[in-house]
Amino acid sequence: MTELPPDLARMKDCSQCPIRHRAVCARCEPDELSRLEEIKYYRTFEAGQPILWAGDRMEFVASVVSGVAALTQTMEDGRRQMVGLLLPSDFAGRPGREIAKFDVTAVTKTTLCCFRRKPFEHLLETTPHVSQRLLEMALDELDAAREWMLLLGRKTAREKIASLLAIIARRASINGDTRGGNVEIDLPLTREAMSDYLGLTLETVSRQISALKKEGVIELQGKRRVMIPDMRTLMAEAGDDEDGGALL
Amino acid sequence: MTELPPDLARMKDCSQCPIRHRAVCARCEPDELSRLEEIKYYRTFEAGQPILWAGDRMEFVASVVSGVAALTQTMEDGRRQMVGLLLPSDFAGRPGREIAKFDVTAVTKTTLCCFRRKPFEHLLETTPHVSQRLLEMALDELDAAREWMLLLGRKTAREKIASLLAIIARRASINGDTRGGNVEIDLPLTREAMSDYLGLTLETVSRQISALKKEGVIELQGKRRVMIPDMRTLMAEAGDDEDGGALL
DNA sequence: CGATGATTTGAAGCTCTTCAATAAAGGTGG
DNA sequence: CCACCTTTATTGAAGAGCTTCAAATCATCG
Repeated sequence: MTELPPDLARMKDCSQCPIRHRAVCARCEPDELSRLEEIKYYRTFEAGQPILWAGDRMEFVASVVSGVAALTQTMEDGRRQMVGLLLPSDFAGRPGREIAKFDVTAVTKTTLCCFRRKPFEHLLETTPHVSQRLLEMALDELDAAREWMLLLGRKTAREKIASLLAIIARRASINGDTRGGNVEIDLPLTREAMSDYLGLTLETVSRQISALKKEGVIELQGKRRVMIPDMRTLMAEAGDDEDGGALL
Repeated sequence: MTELPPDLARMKDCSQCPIRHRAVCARCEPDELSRLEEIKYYRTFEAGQPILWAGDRMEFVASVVSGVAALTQTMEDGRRQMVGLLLPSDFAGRPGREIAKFDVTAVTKTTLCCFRRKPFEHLLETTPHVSQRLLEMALDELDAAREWMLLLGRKTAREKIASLLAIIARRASINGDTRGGNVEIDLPLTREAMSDYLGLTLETVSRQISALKKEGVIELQGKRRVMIPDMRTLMAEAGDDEDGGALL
């Protein structure tokens, strides 16, 4: 269930943490960090492992340190929709909530920086830097959710795929910048996870990826590595009006 | 553009406000309220009027006092998706953002309690009760957005309609409780607005409403008033596993 | 090398959309 | 108050896009 990688010991010290400046702790002063350090612990989940089921009691909230996790919702008959994709520095869990509302699953091997929920909630009330940062992150997520709603409600299968590739390219491209040509990304998601994200079947996902490949919009190296010769072409296929939502 | 109803003068005093205990000011102490009163002003918009266009400079954030407003996103070719439905006490606008990211439109005649943005942002940093409440509201909206994503991505047209009716019944039914039978609601939305909400065409909305009527799941009195003989039947049609998301 | 899981591809079917026409509801001015 | 016009809603028929079911291919791992 919980295997600590050998190098986690080093990370007791928040100042060495790779997500120190983007996570919920981003704005903390040294003394606030040390209060966080008191209630934190690391957990690692293998790809495919459940982190939390909807209905479970939530003992902790957490920051994703590395890896990718998914928030999903499942209907009685098995239809499934991803409703959150958690990348490093993203926050999981809702302060003030006892019972989880969504399933959380490790998509790739994932390490979480967990905070015991009750002490964290107390901390929210006493250290404004944490609650301010959490508000900011919640509003960012809300924006992302609204873009996602446009995708789910109005985009074609092809546009959905192009949008997802663009989103992943922007957040997780191998060389950070997504401006020029030759962006390369490692898809952290299986075809099935992509279909859960996009509200499609995995067959449709596969067909549309094949179509984009055939037309030269993307190139594949293996099933999971995607090369994007021209980001602008991909963005056009995504149907977004702006240059990638880079506006503030 | 902005006509003040005759009774707005009375509402200078926040303590008389109908949304006093649910809006962003819910947790404020009297002294905090008076700080809000200094930066607030009311504006009223007629049904159909734009409140803000995406790309506009945001001069204010606001609470919806009465009426219904919609957040929408539009693609170049005109495809449109609603991404937020703002009912009384809901908050509009994002502190920290200069430029609006979504269109905001009055669906019915709507009165807003506006706060000049810059002073409001300052207030957020200095009065924890406002920022705590705003965080709570943002997290609630995020939950709602995630339910909405399941609807958009995975539900059938029929389930979408039933879900929307159930959502409106829960939040705006004429007699507050949605337990027993004979819940009655006034649809604040046109068929077109419903289609924008649901990611459908307005024809499909109309057909599915007709179908639900024919099968006795709902009854219509005029086009806009809906009677729900048995809430449980409607919930079952909505495809939700729980009894209406009443869980915390 | 066989086995398991992931992915691709094919063919048929169904849901929802599109285009078109009709009907009902609201609003306005005579 | 009613004829007229505009907006909103309903209904029909044909077609497109995505899903479903099925089978084949590829990849990975013991």
